[in-house]
Amino acid sequence: MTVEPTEPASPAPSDFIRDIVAQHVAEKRYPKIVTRFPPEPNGYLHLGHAKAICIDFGIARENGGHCNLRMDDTNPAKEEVEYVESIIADVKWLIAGWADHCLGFKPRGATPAAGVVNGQPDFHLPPAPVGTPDAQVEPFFASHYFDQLHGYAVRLIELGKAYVCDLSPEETETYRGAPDRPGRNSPFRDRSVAENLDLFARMKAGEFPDGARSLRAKIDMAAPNMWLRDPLLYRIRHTPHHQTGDKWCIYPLYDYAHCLSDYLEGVSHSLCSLEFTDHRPLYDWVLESLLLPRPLPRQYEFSKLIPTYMVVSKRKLIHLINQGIVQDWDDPRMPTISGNRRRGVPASAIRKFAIGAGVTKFKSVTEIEVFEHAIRDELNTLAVRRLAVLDPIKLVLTNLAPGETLECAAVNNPQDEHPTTRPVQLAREVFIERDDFAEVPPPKYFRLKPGGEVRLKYACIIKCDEVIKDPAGRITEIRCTADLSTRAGGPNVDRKVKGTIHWVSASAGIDAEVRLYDRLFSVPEPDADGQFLKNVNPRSLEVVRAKLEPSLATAKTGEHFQFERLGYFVVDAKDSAPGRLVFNRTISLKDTWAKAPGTK
RNA sequence: UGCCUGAUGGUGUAAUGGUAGCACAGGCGACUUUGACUCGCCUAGUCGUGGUUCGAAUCCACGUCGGGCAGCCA
Repeated sequence: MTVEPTEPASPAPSDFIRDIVAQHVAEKRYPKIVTRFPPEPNGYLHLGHAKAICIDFGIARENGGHCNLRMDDTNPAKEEVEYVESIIADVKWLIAGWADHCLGFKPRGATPAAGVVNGQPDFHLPPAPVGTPDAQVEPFFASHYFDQLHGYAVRLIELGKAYVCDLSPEETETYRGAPDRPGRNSPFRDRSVAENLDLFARMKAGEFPDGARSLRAKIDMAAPNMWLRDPLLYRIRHTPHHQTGDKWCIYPLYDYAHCLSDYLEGVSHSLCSLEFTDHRPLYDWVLESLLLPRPLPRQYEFSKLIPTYMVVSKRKLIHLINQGIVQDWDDPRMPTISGNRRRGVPASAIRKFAIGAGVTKFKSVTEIEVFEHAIRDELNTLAVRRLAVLDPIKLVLTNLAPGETLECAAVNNPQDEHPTTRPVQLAREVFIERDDFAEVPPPKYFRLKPGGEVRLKYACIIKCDEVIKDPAGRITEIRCTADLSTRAGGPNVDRKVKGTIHWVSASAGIDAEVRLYDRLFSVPEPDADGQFLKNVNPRSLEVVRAKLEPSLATAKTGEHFQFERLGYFVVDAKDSAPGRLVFNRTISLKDTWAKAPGTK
């Protein structure tokens, strides 16, 4: 087994699919373990896809195989190039440093090559070698196999296993019967091979309008499995395709295209979610009917990842965008990969969450707390600490002279094996968090109160002498005395006080917009009643003007910060600019105080 | 009254005939220049009834309950 050095601690997962793969490896059933991740480019990838990606790529990397990224683009009416591009970017980002060496891309423009295997004609399209320059490769596309797929359809007709049907969509539905009632044979079921060939050629030539005819598999209209009741293989759609342009007006359906795409690419294990279980007999029927010479891929199903407090169906996500509830697919509140990236969630946290959810066939919901824990856990290691005040209130140290500054050493990340420090300047006037002062403190309040003491983090202990208010009674200034003997290196540095609070120099601190994101929905299962829009959290975004320590002026996109005692933050990749900084809160720190009775 | 599929603490998941474990959540405590992190302790589970067996979460039977399937979507 190959273990990626970037994640040495992750134990090798074990589950029913990996057990099957291990057995196939042991019996050398396939020349190589090949999986595939086959999204339809009709929306952005989300956390549900992340689980599939982790399984598909995970199993490939554990077995020295690869995983093909394939666009399942057989329905031109719903698909767009924008989605193709976002999918590529999101997959690359999610697997970077973990399984990028297993990412299967094909040579740009390549289509399955004809060959002969075991004396039989065959087509095969392996991936380009790892490390081929980006400009020379591209994902796999089902649409790049349309010629081969068409050829296989002709063969099916010749074998008497497919026929052209003239029934309308409505009639087809009626003829299909119901789950507990057998269907009826189409009156066109027994056409001759010659007539089917002719009609199929004319379908391809564009002689018939959309829906006028279809190509159907000849299986069994009385099958208890609905998907075996002569399912459609091809439908007529006079619609241009984002990859093939105007070349085709007949397009294959998923059940026909998917299994053959797997075969053409040499996929060994085709892993998908539970709703395709009923389709598996059809997947096998198509491949077995064609008498193909190479080992056939097999499909295995697992349950989807459904986190609480989210909706993940593309339809619902599009609705959130169209209703203006979120800005776009990459809004930091979206469960999309790109939304999570923009929010500051590291790819490693998404992987940890997705892998930790496990692989079973039990339909489950995973509590969002598991995801949040994974995010905090990763960020605790990755993020450098900085001081920032989100809701500033002025605090004056009356025993410091105006203009006087005292340099303090602030730790960058206490989790590092050898933590480094940076200087921060304590001044007579600083900002502290409004929450960190209480004129009438609740029980067990450790922070600043009249006559009380706290430590200013990395600086010294201060004592509150006076509270200044405006005529309306609102606190405008807190006046304190600093005990300089408690600074680092001072004689009383070890003096303990219960509370430590963060601060930013009033004169040196910089301004920034900070976007405080929270869960998009306020209930665990937003769409339980089909009314997810009603369950949107009205406070999923709060924008504040914050004061930051000066070193943050050069913060770069992609850097993770912990604003001490507050949470984890990143520079917003879209709206931030030098001098006009915008930070996104990825997630708050755990706050056991907030849960204490009598607070907030 | 069809077919497929499943059921282990609140949630997710392990144990593949031999001590029901782990994680998250929750509770209590320790530590703390982050009420964070970390550490310790605690709460809490095999859907039911039979059967096989020295021994069953695991194998068998019958139930119960849940999820999926009738797109020319994927």
